[in-house]
Amino acid sequence: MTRYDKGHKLETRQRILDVAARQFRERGVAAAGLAGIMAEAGLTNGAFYVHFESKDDLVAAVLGEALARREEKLRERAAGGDGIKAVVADYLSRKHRDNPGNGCPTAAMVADVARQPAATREAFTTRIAPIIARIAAQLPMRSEAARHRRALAIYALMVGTLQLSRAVSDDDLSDEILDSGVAAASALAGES
Amino acid sequence: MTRYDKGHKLETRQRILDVAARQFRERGVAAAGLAGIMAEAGLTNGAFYVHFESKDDLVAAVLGEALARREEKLRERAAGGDGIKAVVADYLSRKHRDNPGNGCPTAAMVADVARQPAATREAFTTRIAPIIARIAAQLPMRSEAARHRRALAIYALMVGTLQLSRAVSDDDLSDEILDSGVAAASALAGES
DNA sequence: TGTACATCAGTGAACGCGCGTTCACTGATGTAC
DNA sequence: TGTACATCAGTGAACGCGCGTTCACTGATGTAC
Repeated sequence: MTRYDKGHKLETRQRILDVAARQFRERGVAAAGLAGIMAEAGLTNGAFYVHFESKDDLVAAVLGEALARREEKLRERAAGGDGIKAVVADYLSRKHRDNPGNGCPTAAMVADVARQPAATREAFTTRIAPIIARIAAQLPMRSEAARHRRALAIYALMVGTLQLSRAVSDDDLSDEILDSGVAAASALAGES
Repeated sequence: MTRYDKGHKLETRQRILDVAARQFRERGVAAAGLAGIMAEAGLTNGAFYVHFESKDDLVAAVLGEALARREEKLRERAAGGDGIKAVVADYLSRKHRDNPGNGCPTAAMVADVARQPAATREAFTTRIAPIIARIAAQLPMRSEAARHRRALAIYALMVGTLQLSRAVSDDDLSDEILDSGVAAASALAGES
């Protein structure tokens, strides 16, 4: 192993994080095992504890990382001139629905988060705040409090809509759910 | 055992269903084990297969039952004159947030459902249809299609809001999320 | 009314398996002299 | 330049445990004669 390569350990850690982030979102936190994650990262069981203290620690790290990436994406899109409608259209797209593995961690894991230890729930809470703030910044309401409140609801609507569209077995209904979410988000994003 | 008591087997089955429904909602489907469920129902491991074919079968049965009960409740409330606002206020209440074990199965299990076999997802799809229809019936839009579309969005908003409020670690933020959901649902339930 | 047999919900031990975690060890590298 | 030692990311076997599922068996009941 090229141990002293500068950053080698960090790269390995990142590889584990990336694999875990995908498996947690696809299979759920409880159903994704450490042995499977490590194997897919090209490592054996024992190496896990060189990088993380426990599975709970990994879950918290994955949530923090994945949410930070989502927020960064939102920042870039806002800088590029994309408004709330483009963001919603992307979030409630067929592509996002059909690819949970690299999609929104909140939609895939929020119920798991509610059952995690306090540290993980705190990491989640900290990381969604800037995402909510990015949505709020796109809204037309005059008071900041009103924008914040409405942003929370739009985020919850997006998360719930994506999850429902993934759960139903009827393709037409699933599409219909996405469309209804887009229309409702648009209504909520208007002046009120 | 008083075997031939009429309905004894059905009562036992119901007891297993009730325990499983609570554990699945509290711990998640993957984390709730059959041995624990059977023990809490006052039975041993082996008796499980007298009542269900497999854990997947139990999951489908629990979803069907629990959603049917929710729909029945909605029917009773509509008959009693409760409108959409009362239903939303109840759904997005602190009490519901703090008691997932006997709360909405969709909010607790929707991400698990998306990962279940086709039969379970079909059971889910079939059972949420009348719930959506009950919400739609309370809406003021003129066309049935418009009411249906809006009902889907309101349901998704309620589900997403409840989940978010359960996941965050900050009590004030959690309350704020519930309030924002109530306000947004009210906005979506108006004429548009 | 009394005996022999069939039914079947439930028991409880066992199956193979994967889980999260631990730990003695490896071996490539860097540092000291 | 060459040797001795320290470092530490990663190996791979093992730990105890709980998982979903199977199965030979129990024992209270109902039915047949």
